[in-house]
Amino acid sequence: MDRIGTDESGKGDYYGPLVVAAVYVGKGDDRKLRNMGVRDGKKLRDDRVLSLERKIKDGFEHDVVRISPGKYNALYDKLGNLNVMLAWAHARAIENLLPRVICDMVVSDQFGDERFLEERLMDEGRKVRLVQRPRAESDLAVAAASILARAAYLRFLKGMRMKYGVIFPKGAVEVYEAGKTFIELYGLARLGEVAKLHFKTTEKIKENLKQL
DNA sequence: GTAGTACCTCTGCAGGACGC
DNA sequence: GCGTCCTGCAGAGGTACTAC
Repeated sequence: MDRIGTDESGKGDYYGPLVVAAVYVGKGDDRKLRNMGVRDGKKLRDDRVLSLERKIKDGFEHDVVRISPGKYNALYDKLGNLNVMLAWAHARAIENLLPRVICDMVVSDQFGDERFLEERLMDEGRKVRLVQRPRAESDLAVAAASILARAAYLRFLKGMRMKYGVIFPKGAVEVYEAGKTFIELYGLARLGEVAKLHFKTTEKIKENLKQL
């Protein structure tokens, strides 16, 4: 069955962007994806993710929405809710992809209330059937999207490392040292350029600085 | 307010497959 | 047989939302 799969990356990471990807998978494409070795991007090593990214981009219609940390913090202040922001980003990726494909079904991960995304799409006049479910990565269309999102996240993180000369760890553990280094180099006011400020991690980094 | 459940990330460990 | 790689699972860190 043809469908669009969507997934996000960077949601649980303190540093770096939030990325949402959408991939269109047509009838009979599942076998192609399976043969390529596509599965949940979270379960693949970084180098494998980057090699699969090229194959997916070459073989399938897709769209990737990147929300930089600065834009992320501004949107979070405005929307006040991570799930609303996620819905906005998923809808954006779907909207960008729909003009290029003929498809009325979208499969995505469960995040909050599915009405968030449905309402966003209806606002744009899109008539698609939305299927939101836990562990949606078991669907190959969602798995392909998770790989594109993950690859875009990794590239963005690499770009930040080149720009600021600081190695930003993934996840939300062991991020304090990088935060301390960044603030020493660029100041606390610019932390929002590289990190998601609403994480409790921000307060912990500030507390660590006070103790020094 | 708290517990449960959904998502994300990471590391570490164990078991199987594969090549030398 | 041994070393390497892949895969799956568990646990710990983060987030939000819902139900009680």
